[in-house]
Amino acid sequence: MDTPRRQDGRQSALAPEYAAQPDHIAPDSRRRRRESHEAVLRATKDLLSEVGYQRLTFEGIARRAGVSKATIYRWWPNKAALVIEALSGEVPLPPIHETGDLEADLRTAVRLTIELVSAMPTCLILPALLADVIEDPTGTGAFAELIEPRRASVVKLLERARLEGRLPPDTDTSLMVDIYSGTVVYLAAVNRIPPGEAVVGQLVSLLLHGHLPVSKGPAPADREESPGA
Amino acid sequence: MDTPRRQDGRQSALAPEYAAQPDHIAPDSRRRRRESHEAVLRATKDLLSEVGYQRLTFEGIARRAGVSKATIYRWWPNKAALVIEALSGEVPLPPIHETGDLEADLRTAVRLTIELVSAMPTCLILPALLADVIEDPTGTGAFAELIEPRRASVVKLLERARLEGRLPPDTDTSLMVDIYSGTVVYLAAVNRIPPGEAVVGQLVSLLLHGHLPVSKGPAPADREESPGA
DNA sequence: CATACAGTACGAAACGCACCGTTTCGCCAA
DNA sequence: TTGGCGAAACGGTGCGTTTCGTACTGTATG
Repeated sequence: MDTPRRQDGRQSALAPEYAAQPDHIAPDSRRRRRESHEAVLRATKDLLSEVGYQRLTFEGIARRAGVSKATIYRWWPNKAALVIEALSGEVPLPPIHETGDLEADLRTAVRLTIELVSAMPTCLILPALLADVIEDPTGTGAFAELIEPRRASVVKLLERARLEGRLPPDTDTSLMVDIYSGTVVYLAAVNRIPPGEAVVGQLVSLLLHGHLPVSKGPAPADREESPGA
Repeated sequence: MDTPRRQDGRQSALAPEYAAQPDHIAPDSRRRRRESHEAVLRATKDLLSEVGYQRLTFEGIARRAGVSKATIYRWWPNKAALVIEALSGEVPLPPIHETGDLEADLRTAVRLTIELVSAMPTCLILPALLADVIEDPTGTGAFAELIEPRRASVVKLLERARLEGRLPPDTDTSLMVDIYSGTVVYLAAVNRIPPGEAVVGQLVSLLLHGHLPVSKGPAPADREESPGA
């Protein structure tokens, strides 16, 4: 507009970032896409925490980012894909570095899931996002790209434990992950607040020891009431 | 329209139905609401299975039901409330009649949850519905009315078992319900198909015996692949 | 080395369409 | 008389697409 952006050295500064993106159409298709790309992701993240997923709008993002609506449509097929890209940049989540202590590692995994679920505004975005992805399978791949790495790393961890005899040999490690993931997502959605440390302990206890005691200790404000209430 | 419904005896026939509804404005407020009410619920259910929750629209329902849009807005505050009412009529679900066999009863409970989840078209409606309810707490009450009775009856069942020593005395029975509910909802959403009998067995096995074996037997086409895939 | 020429992403703006949620207006039955 | 009803229209918002002129790019050319 009034402050025309400089154009020297842009190319080299942005190149690596483009390479890290889940190419929607092409890695850095043809030419540059300059800072519009960042502005869109930035606006998406901001608006996501301001108005939530449902009220998030391409038009709103375009306005906020100071970008043409057409530009957004050019690079992202739909809202879900855009949000997933924004989210995956937001939650760095290195692969779990195992301590060898199965219980501690699993606890970490559960915490990471909780962190992912609560990464954004209220924890309500995941059901909405999930619903969108389900409806339009176009985004399924991107969604998988977001959760699958985490999933896989935990399954690997559990599989190793199983093969080493630290878990019963016939354990369904894959379902283990689904159980704590599903529970975490469900509790977060229904209680409108992600589960706390107590639930982490309870889930791990159930999965590893088959024991599901009520949360002992000071009860950190989670699970006071059940979903329906 | 061309086949005007009879109206004799309607009042008495419908009265109990109204009483069972989560009065949005009033049970059978002031005057009658006649068959428009049924037509709307009918159209809602039909369209729900045809186009799913997201593409379900007040205008579409009005068209299909041969009813004025204003009439729908008069009686239901939003889409979620309407869908919840339509759903709760659809899944009769008597309270579980206990057999005394805890394992069998819990198995039944899990199956009922699966049935609820798959009651409608593809199993995708629950995340979308959940997201809507979360966003607009207006419908929270109605939603609770849909799931809470089931939840409560299972908790009661589990509590009885716990007090009778058939479960460890410190068991968190409430979380037990959340765990299988969450897992079922999550698997259904992510796999795009409700879990099958194998998962029922696995969940019950985990919750009651602390044992989570891979599904034995012919493996009825569920859980072949994991969510992310 | 400088200049001209595609090629193409970009912003702005507008398009028709669908649905939103509300309001107005007769009509008709209680 | 009252009030729910269907029909129809309201302004508003977002969709997804298209058109346009501009700005910048990499490459070809003098």
